[in-house]
Amino acid sequence: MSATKIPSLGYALLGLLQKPSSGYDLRKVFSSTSMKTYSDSPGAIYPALRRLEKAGLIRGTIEEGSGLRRRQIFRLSPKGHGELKKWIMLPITREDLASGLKTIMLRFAFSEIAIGAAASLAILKSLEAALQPHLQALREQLQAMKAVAPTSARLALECGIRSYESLFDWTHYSITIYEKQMNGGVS
Amino acid sequence: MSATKIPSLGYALLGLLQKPSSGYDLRKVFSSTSMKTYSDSPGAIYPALRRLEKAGLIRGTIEEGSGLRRRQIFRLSPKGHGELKKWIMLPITREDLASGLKTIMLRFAFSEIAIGAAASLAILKSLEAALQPHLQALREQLQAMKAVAPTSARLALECGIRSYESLFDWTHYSITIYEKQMNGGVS
DNA sequence: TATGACATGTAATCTGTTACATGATTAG
DNA sequence: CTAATCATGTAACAGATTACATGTCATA
Repeated sequence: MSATKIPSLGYALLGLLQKPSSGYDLRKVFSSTSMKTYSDSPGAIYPALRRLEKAGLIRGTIEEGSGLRRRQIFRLSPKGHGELKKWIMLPITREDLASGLKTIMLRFAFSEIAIGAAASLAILKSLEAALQPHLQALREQLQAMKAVAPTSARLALECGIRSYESLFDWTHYSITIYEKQMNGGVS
Repeated sequence: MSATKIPSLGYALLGLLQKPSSGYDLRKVFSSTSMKTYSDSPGAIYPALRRLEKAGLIRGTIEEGSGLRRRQIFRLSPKGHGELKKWIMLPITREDLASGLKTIMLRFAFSEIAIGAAASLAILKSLEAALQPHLQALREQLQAMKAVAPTSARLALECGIRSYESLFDWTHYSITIYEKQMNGGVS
């Protein structure tokens, strides 16, 4: 019954909790990086942490350090670590692509620490495979639109296409880096 | 008191309703294009339409065409058109950028029909201005991260940077197109 | 006349946003 | 001692997802 669906904020928290942190620490990470998109408001984070704890994915322990303020440090449980790994290793589908890169990039960013470089490489290859038909479809949409739509709508679509093309390039660049690193036999 | 906040799905609907449509038509547009991200589920769209109607931004009229099925066609009211224009012309801030390009691109895509080519050009220039400090900040984040973070996290950030760079290029490309078009004096 | 696509909706549930509340600790 | 910051929360509300419900029309 690990089938309790976890929203993306939950996974973001699980990923960050690979390094034990308090709710406050997590909020700071969110608000100081480009992870702001996952909400840095206490009204989202604290309830989410409690849900994860109830689901047995994390454990919170109150820090007893002498003169410190009350601070609850959360850690991943083995189950939580398993859930995180499962999520990271999901194959990348075209729906994933259509609903934005945020989630994909989050999974990739966490992959190396959570599992290892081989998993990161696998994500890149899965992404590369999903990208080709997606780009194809977008280009066809552009052709179909060309006669009908106003310039701005057409350009907006072109922007999307360019951004996926740049993603495609990045994928190759990153694959190269990982393959070098692994042939070099580092770690 | 037009201060009722409208969620992005609401604006997407307003923009599409520049061409009168039924709820079902709108759903089809959502599910057949890259606008899926704004939810194509009836449980989101129909309540949203009712909210917009209650706010006086759209008007629904039941189509009386002879043998047709019941179909309610929605149209923008003058107030709705004004609200749409106001939203499109908002200056683009760095927060807009940080929370994703979806909204920005939606505004741009609608701009030409809702207001005109001059408005589209204005958005592009506003976007260009917002992009430069944003890119700067991301590059600094990358430098700061270089020593500390694992390869995958660093590459994920690089991916973001590349995508904003490609957006920057697209901005120039699009500005050129609009300037040519307007000098050429095409309506 | 039964099936499937058209067209519209509702109800339960979950999550996030907003705004406020609480108390402990440190700096001036 | 007072203000600011640290650290954690709560309550009210809006909105989305999911899954189901309803009825119409065309076609086989």
